[in-house]
Amino acid sequence: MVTSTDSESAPPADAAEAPKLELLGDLRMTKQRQVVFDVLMEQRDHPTASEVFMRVKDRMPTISLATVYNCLETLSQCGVVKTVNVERGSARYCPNQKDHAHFFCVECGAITDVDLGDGQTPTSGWQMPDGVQVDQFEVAFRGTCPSCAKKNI
Amino acid sequence: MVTSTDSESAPPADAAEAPKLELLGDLRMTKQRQVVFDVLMEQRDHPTASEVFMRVKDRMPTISLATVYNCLETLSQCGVVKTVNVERGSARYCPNQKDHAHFFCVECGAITDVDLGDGQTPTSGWQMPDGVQVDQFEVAFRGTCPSCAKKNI
DNA sequence: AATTTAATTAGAATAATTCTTGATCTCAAT
DNA sequence: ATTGAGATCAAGAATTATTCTAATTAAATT
Repeated sequence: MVTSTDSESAPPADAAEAPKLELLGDLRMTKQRQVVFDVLMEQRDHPTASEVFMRVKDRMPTISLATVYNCLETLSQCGVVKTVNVERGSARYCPNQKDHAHFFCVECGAITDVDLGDGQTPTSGWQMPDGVQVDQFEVAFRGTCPSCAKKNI
Repeated sequence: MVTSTDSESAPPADAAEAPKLELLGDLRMTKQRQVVFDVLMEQRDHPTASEVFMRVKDRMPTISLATVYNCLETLSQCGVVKTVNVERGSARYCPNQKDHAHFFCVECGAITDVDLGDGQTPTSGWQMPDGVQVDQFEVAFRGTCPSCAKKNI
Protein backbone atom coordinates (compact mmCIF):
# COMPACT_ATOMS: atom_id res chain seq x y z
CA MET A 1 0.00 0.00 0.00
CA VAL A 2 1.01 3.56 0.66
CA THR A 3 0.77 4.44 -2.99
CA SER A 4 -1.07 7.41 -4.34
CA THR A 5 -3.76 6.67 -6.86
CA ASP A 6 -5.46 9.18 -9.12
CA SER A 7 -9.06 9.35 -10.41
CA GLU A 8 -12.24 10.67 -8.80
CA SER A 9 -11.98 12.89 -5.77
CA ALA A 10 -14.19 12.34 -2.72
CA PRO A 11 -17.25 10.88 -4.43
CA PRO A 12 -20.45 12.92 -4.00
CA ALA A 13 -21.72 10.84 -1.10
CA ASP A 14 -23.30 8.22 -3.30
CA ALA A 15 -21.80 7.03 -6.54
CA ALA A 16 -21.03 3.69 -8.13
CA GLU A 17 -17.98 3.60 -10.33
CA ALA A 18 -17.68 -0.13 -9.60
CA PRO A 19 -13.99 -0.82 -9.10
CA LYS A 20 -13.15 -4.27 -10.35
CA LEU A 21 -13.17 -6.85 -7.65
CA GLU A 22 -9.86 -8.63 -7.77
CA LEU A 23 -9.56 -11.22 -5.06
CA LEU A 24 -6.29 -12.85 -4.13
CA GLY A 25 -5.05 -16.41 -4.20
CA ASP A 26 -7.71 -19.07 -3.87
CA LEU A 27 -10.39 -16.65 -2.87
CA ARG A 28 -13.63 -16.93 -4.80
CA MET A 29 -15.98 -14.22 -5.88
CA THR A 30 -19.22 -15.38 -4.33
CA LYS A 31 -22.68 -13.88 -4.47
CA GLN A 32 -22.38 -12.82 -0.86
CA ARG A 33 -19.11 -10.99 -1.36
CA GLN A 34 -20.45 -9.27 -4.43
CA VAL A 35 -23.62 -8.11 -2.69
CA VAL A 36 -21.73 -6.86 0.33
CA PHE A 37 -19.48 -4.89 -1.96
CA ASP A 38 -22.39 -3.57 -4.04
CA VAL A 39 -24.14 -2.37 -0.92
CA LEU A 40 -21.04 -0.50 0.18
CA MET A 41 -20.72 1.13 -3.21
CA GLU A 42 -24.35 2.18 -3.45
CA GLN A 43 -24.61 4.03 -0.18
CA ARG A 44 -21.25 5.36 0.79
CA ASP A 45 -21.98 6.46 4.31
CA HIS A 46 -19.49 4.26 6.14
CA PRO A 47 -21.93 1.75 7.60
CA THR A 48 -21.16 -0.64 10.44
CA ALA A 49 -21.19 -4.39 9.86
CA SER A 50 -24.71 -4.57 11.28
CA GLU A 51 -25.89 -1.83 8.97
CA VAL A 52 -24.35 -3.63 6.01
CA PHE A 53 -26.08 -6.78 7.20
CA MET A 54 -29.47 -5.08 7.23
CA ARG A 55 -29.00 -3.65 3.77
CA VAL A 56 -27.75 -6.88 2.29
CA LYS A 57 -30.63 -8.81 3.81
CA ASP A 58 -33.08 -6.93 1.64
CA ARG A 59 -31.72 -8.55 -1.48
CA MET A 60 -30.37 -11.75 0.04
CA PRO A 61 -32.54 -12.62 3.03
CA THR A 62 -30.70 -15.79 3.95
CA ILE A 63 -27.32 -14.21 4.52
CA SER A 64 -25.98 -14.33 8.04
CA LEU A 65 -24.21 -11.67 10.04
CA ALA A 66 -21.16 -13.90 10.35
CA THR A 67 -20.95 -14.00 6.58
CA VAL A 68 -21.12 -10.24 6.38
CA TYR A 69 -18.22 -10.08 8.81
CA ASN A 70 -16.34 -12.67 6.76
CA CYS A 71 -16.96 -10.83 3.52
CA LEU A 72 -15.92 -7.49 4.94
CA GLU A 73 -12.77 -9.07 6.33
CA THR A 74 -11.94 -10.69 3.01
CA LEU A 75 -12.63 -7.59 0.95
CA SER A 76 -10.59 -5.61 3.39
CA GLN A 77 -7.62 -7.95 3.08
CA CYS A 78 -7.83 -7.72 -0.69
CA GLY A 79 -7.55 -3.97 -0.40
CA VAL A 80 -10.92 -3.35 -1.98
CA VAL A 81 -12.57 -2.15 1.20
CA LYS A 82 -11.17 -0.05 3.98
CA THR A 83 -11.96 -0.55 7.65
CA VAL A 84 -12.56 2.67 9.50
CA ASN A 85 -12.18 3.07 13.23
CA VAL A 86 -13.22 6.55 14.22
CA GLU A 87 -14.94 5.64 17.45
CA ARG A 88 -14.70 2.92 19.97
CA GLY A 89 -17.50 0.56 19.23
CA SER A 90 -18.30 -0.70 15.79
CA ALA A 91 -15.89 -0.64 12.91
CA ARG A 92 -17.16 1.00 9.76
CA TYR A 93 -16.53 0.13 6.15
CA CYS A 94 -15.67 2.12 3.07
CA PRO A 95 -15.18 1.07 -0.57
CA ASN A 96 -12.99 4.04 -1.48
CA GLN A 97 -9.89 2.41 -2.89
CA LYS A 98 -7.77 5.52 -2.91
CA ASP A 99 -5.43 6.29 -0.08
CA HIS A 100 -7.51 8.55 2.09
CA ALA A 101 -8.26 9.63 5.64
CA HIS A 102 -11.53 10.17 7.50
CA PHE A 103 -13.03 13.11 9.27
CA PHE A 104 -15.53 12.28 12.00
CA CYS A 105 -17.91 14.93 13.26
CA VAL A 106 -18.42 14.39 16.97
CA GLU A 107 -21.72 16.29 16.86
CA CYS A 108 -23.62 14.57 14.07
CA GLY A 109 -21.54 11.44 13.59
CA ALA A 110 -20.99 12.04 9.89
CA ILE A 111 -17.86 10.57 8.36
CA THR A 112 -16.22 12.29 5.42
CA ASP A 113 -13.44 11.00 3.21
CA VAL A 114 -10.38 13.22 3.15
CA ASP A 115 -8.06 13.07 0.16
CA LEU A 116 -4.33 13.30 0.11
CA GLY A 117 -2.83 16.47 -1.27
CA ASP A 118 -1.05 16.34 -4.61
CA GLY A 119 2.25 14.55 -4.45
CA GLN A 120 1.70 13.52 -0.85
CA THR A 121 1.90 10.04 0.57
CA PRO A 122 0.41 8.87 3.84
CA THR A 123 3.81 9.07 5.50
CA SER A 124 4.58 12.57 4.24
CA GLY A 125 5.26 14.86 7.13
CA TRP A 126 6.10 12.06 9.55
CA GLN A 127 9.57 11.12 10.73
CA MET A 128 9.25 7.42 10.08
CA PRO A 129 11.96 5.40 11.85
CA ASP A 130 14.64 4.17 9.46
CA GLY A 131 13.99 0.83 7.85
CA VAL A 132 10.36 0.35 8.68
CA GLN A 133 8.16 -1.01 5.95
CA VAL A 134 4.69 0.53 5.96
CA ASP A 135 1.95 -1.63 4.46
CA GLN A 136 -1.19 0.08 5.72
CA PHE A 137 -2.24 3.22 7.46
CA GLU A 138 -5.28 4.67 9.11
CA VAL A 139 -5.78 8.37 9.61
CA ALA A 140 -8.78 9.71 11.48
CA PHE A 141 -9.55 13.31 12.31
CA ARG A 142 -12.20 14.18 14.86
CA GLY A 143 -13.90 17.50 15.31
CA THR A 144 -16.88 19.52 14.17
CA CYS A 145 -18.15 19.71 10.64
CA PRO A 146 -19.12 23.07 9.11
CA SER A 147 -22.86 22.66 9.44
CA CYS A 148 -22.65 21.58 13.08
CA ALA A 149 -20.29 24.45 13.81
CA LYS A 150 -22.96 26.87 12.58
CA LYS A 151 -25.61 25.39 14.84
CA ASN A 152 -23.37 25.94 17.84
CA ILE A 153 -23.16 29.71 17.45
CA MET B 1 -5.36 20.20 19.55
CA VAL B 2 -3.54 19.89 16.28
CA THR B 3 -0.72 22.06 17.49
CA SER B 4 2.90 21.19 17.14
CA THR B 5 4.86 21.06 20.35
CA ASP B 6 8.62 21.00 20.66
CA SER B 7 10.87 19.35 23.25
CA GLU B 8 12.07 15.76 23.54
CA SER B 9 11.87 13.48 20.53
CA ALA B 10 10.57 9.91 20.77
CA PRO B 11 11.60 9.06 24.33
CA PRO B 12 14.01 6.12 24.61
CA ALA B 13 11.35 3.55 25.42
CA ASP B 14 11.26 4.34 29.12
CA ALA B 15 11.64 7.80 30.51
CA ALA B 16 9.79 9.95 33.00
CA GLU B 17 9.81 13.65 32.25
CA ALA B 18 6.58 13.93 34.25
CA PRO B 19 4.35 16.29 32.33
CA LYS B 20 2.21 18.28 34.70
CA LEU B 21 -1.19 16.82 35.21
CA GLU B 22 -3.71 19.50 34.52
CA LEU B 23 -7.27 18.29 34.83
CA LEU B 24 -10.25 20.25 33.62
CA GLY B 25 -13.29 21.71 35.30
CA ASP B 26 -14.37 19.99 38.49
CA LEU B 27 -12.12 17.02 37.93
CA ARG B 28 -9.90 16.11 40.85
CA MET B 29 -6.43 14.68 40.86
CA THR B 30 -6.97 11.55 42.87
CA LYS B 31 -4.49 8.90 43.99
CA GLN B 32 -5.90 6.49 41.45
CA ARG B 33 -5.53 8.88 38.55
CA GLN B 34 -2.02 9.75 39.61
CA VAL B 35 -0.93 6.13 39.89
CA VAL B 36 -2.44 5.25 36.53
CA PHE B 37 -0.58 8.12 35.00
CA ASP B 38 2.67 7.24 36.79
CA VAL B 39 2.48 3.69 35.54
CA LEU B 40 2.04 4.88 31.99
CA MET B 41 5.02 7.18 32.31
CA GLU B 42 7.31 4.59 33.83
CA GLN B 43 6.94 1.90 31.23
CA ARG B 44 6.08 3.45 27.92
CA ASP B 45 5.18 0.37 25.96
CA HIS B 46 1.57 1.27 25.11
CA PRO B 47 -0.14 -1.11 27.52
CA THR B 48 -3.79 -2.14 27.34
CA ALA B 49 -6.20 -1.22 30.11
CA SER B 50 -5.78 -4.68 31.62
CA GLU B 51 -2.02 -4.36 31.59
CA VAL B 52 -2.27 -0.98 33.26
CA PHE B 53 -4.59 -2.56 35.80
CA MET B 54 -2.06 -5.27 36.64
CA ARG B 55 0.75 -2.78 37.03
CA VAL B 56 -1.27 -0.42 39.15
CA LYS B 57 -2.45 -3.22 41.39
CA ASP B 58 1.11 -3.77 42.61
CA ARG B 59 1.14 -0.43 44.34
CA MET B 60 -2.59 -0.02 44.94
CA PRO B 61 -4.07 -3.48 45.42
CA THR B 62 -7.61 -2.29 46.03
CA ILE B 63 -8.08 -0.51 42.73
CA SER B 64 -10.64 -1.96 40.36
CA LEU B 65 -10.48 -2.45 36.63
CA ALA B 66 -13.46 -0.16 36.19
CA THR B 67 -11.55 2.58 37.93
CA VAL B 68 -8.60 2.07 35.64
CA TYR B 69 -10.94 2.47 32.69
CA ASN B 70 -12.40 5.58 34.26
CA CYS B 71 -8.99 7.07 34.94
CA LEU B 72 -7.74 6.36 31.44
CA GLU B 73 -10.88 7.91 30.02
CA THR B 74 -10.53 10.99 32.16
CA LEU B 75 -6.82 11.45 31.48
CA SER B 76 -7.53 10.97 27.83
CA GLN B 77 -10.22 13.63 27.80
CA CYS B 78 -7.86 16.02 29.53
CA GLY B 79 -5.38 15.47 26.73
CA VAL B 80 -2.72 14.07 29.02
CA VAL B 81 -2.99 10.53 27.70
CA LYS B 82 -3.56 9.34 24.17
CA THR B 83 -5.69 6.35 23.25
CA VAL B 84 -4.14 4.20 20.58
CA ASN B 85 -6.13 1.89 18.33
CA VAL B 86 -3.77 -0.03 16.13
CA GLU B 87 -5.61 -3.32 16.21
CA ARG B 88 -9.10 -4.41 16.75
CA GLY B 89 -9.30 -5.63 20.28
CA SER B 90 -7.93 -3.71 23.19
CA ALA B 91 -7.21 -0.03 23.11
CA ARG B 92 -3.73 0.96 24.24
CA TYR B 93 -2.59 3.99 26.15
CA CYS B 94 0.28 6.40 25.78
CA PRO B 95 1.38 9.36 27.91
CA ASN B 96 3.24 11.12 25.09
CA GLN B 97 1.68 14.57 25.04
CA LYS B 98 3.19 15.64 21.75
CA ASP B 99 1.26 15.32 18.56
CA HIS B 100 2.46 11.99 17.25
CA ALA B 101 1.50 8.90 15.29
CA HIS B 102 2.07 5.21 15.92
CA PHE B 103 3.76 2.49 13.98
CA PHE B 104 2.56 -1.03 14.69
CA CYS B 105 4.69 -4.00 13.67
CA VAL B 106 2.37 -6.78 12.57
CA GLU B 107 5.09 -9.37 13.24
CA CYS B 108 6.13 -8.63 16.80
CA GLY B 109 3.33 -6.33 17.94
CA ALA B 110 5.67 -3.55 18.97
CA ILE B 111 4.28 -0.03 18.87
CA THR B 112 6.58 2.90 18.19
CA ASP B 113 5.85 6.59 18.49
CA VAL B 114 6.34 8.51 15.26
CA ASP B 115 7.06 12.23 15.44
CA LEU B 116 5.82 14.93 13.16
CA GLY B 117 8.37 16.45 10.84
CA ASP B 118 9.51 20.00 11.48
CA GLY B 119 6.87 22.56 10.70
CA GLN B 120 4.27 19.92 10.02
CA THR B 121 0.84 19.63 11.57
CA PRO B 122 -1.31 16.51 11.68
CA THR B 123 -3.41 17.84 8.81
CA SER B 124 -0.44 18.72 6.61
CA GLY B 125 -0.70 16.92 3.32
CA TRP B 126 -4.43 16.35 3.59
CA GLN B 127 -7.11 18.21 1.69
CA MET B 128 -9.31 18.96 4.67
CA PRO B 129 -12.81 20.04 3.64
CA ASP B 130 -13.39 23.77 4.07
CA GLY B 131 -14.64 24.87 7.43
CA VAL B 132 -14.07 21.75 9.45
CA GLN B 133 -12.65 22.21 12.92
CA VAL B 134 -10.22 19.45 13.84
CA ASP B 135 -9.88 18.78 17.57
CA GLN B 136 -8.16 15.41 17.62
CA PHE B 137 -6.50 13.00 15.28
CA GLU B 138 -5.24 9.48 15.28
CA VAL B 139 -2.64 8.23 12.84
CA ALA B 140 -1.59 4.60 12.78
CA PHE B 141 0.85 2.94 10.41
CA ARG B 142 1.04 -0.82 10.14
CA GLY B 143 3.86 -2.85 8.69
CA THR B 144 7.11 -4.53 9.57
CA CYS B 145 9.76 -3.10 11.84
CA PRO B 146 13.43 -3.27 10.85
CA SER B 147 14.38 -6.15 13.12
CA CYS B 148 11.44 -8.29 12.02
CA ALA B 149 12.20 -7.49 8.39
CA LYS B 150 15.68 -8.96 8.87
CA LYS B 151 14.32 -12.18 10.31
CA ASN B 152 12.15 -12.65 7.23
CA ILE B 153 15.04 -12.79 4.76
C1' DA C 1 -20.48 -36.35 -12.39
C1' DA C 2 -17.13 -36.78 -8.75
C1' DT C 3 -13.76 -34.66 -6.03
C1' DT C 4 -11.66 -31.15 -3.55
C1' DT C 5 -11.37 -27.01 -1.37
C1' DA C 6 -13.47 -22.74 -0.01
C1' DA C 7 -17.42 -20.40 1.83
C1' DT C 8 -21.72 -20.03 4.32
C1' DT C 9 -24.80 -20.51 8.15
C1' DA C 10 -26.50 -20.41 12.89
C1' DG C 11 -25.56 -20.20 17.15
C1' DA C 12 -22.37 -20.39 20.92
C1' DA C 13 -18.44 -18.27 22.91
C1' DT C 14 -15.24 -14.64 23.86
C1' DA C 15 -13.48 -10.40 25.25
C1' DA C 16 -13.45 -5.53 25.85
C1' DT C 17 -15.80 -2.00 27.57
C1' DT C 18 -19.66 0.30 29.81
C1' DC C 19 -23.18 0.60 33.15
C1' DT C 20 -25.32 0.42 37.80
C1' DT C 21 -25.55 0.98 42.58
C1' DG C 22 -24.15 2.07 46.93
C1' DA C 23 -20.30 3.51 49.65
C1' DT C 24 -16.59 6.84 50.26
C1' DC C 25 -14.02 10.79 49.66
C1' DT C 26 -13.09 15.97 48.86
C1' DC C 27 -14.03 20.51 49.09
C1' DA C 28 -16.12 24.48 50.68
C1' DA C 29 -19.28 26.82 53.45
C1' DT C 30 -21.29 27.08 57.64
C1' DA D 1 -15.46 20.64 63.57
C1' DT D 2 -19.95 19.67 60.91
C1' DT D 3 -22.52 19.43 57.14
C1' DG D 4 -23.99 19.15 52.36
C1' DA D 5 -23.12 18.66 47.51
C1' DG D 6 -20.85 16.73 44.11
C1' DA D 7 -17.22 13.79 42.50
C1' DT D 8 -15.10 9.37 42.61
C1' DC D 9 -14.52 4.59 43.60
C1' DA D 10 -15.43 -0.44 43.78
C1' DA D 11 -17.62 -4.71 42.51
C1' DG D 12 -20.01 -7.03 39.70
C1' DA D 13 -23.59 -7.30 36.24
C1' DA D 14 -24.71 -6.16 31.61
C1' DT D 15 -23.87 -4.97 27.01
C1' DT D 16 -21.99 -5.27 22.54
C1' DA D 17 -18.99 -6.17 18.85
C1' DT D 18 -16.60 -9.63 17.05
C1' DT D 19 -14.75 -14.30 16.55
C1' DC D 20 -15.10 -19.19 16.72
C1' DT D 21 -17.13 -23.91 15.83
C1' DA D 22 -19.19 -27.47 13.38
C1' DA D 23 -22.09 -28.91 9.93
C1' DT D 24 -23.85 -27.80 5.38
C1' DT D 25 -23.58 -25.81 0.83
C1' DA D 26 -21.34 -23.92 -3.19
C1' DA D 27 -17.62 -23.32 -6.51
C1' DA D 28 -13.92 -24.82 -9.18
C1' DT D 29 -11.36 -28.81 -11.11
C1' DT D 30 -10.67 -33.24 -12.73
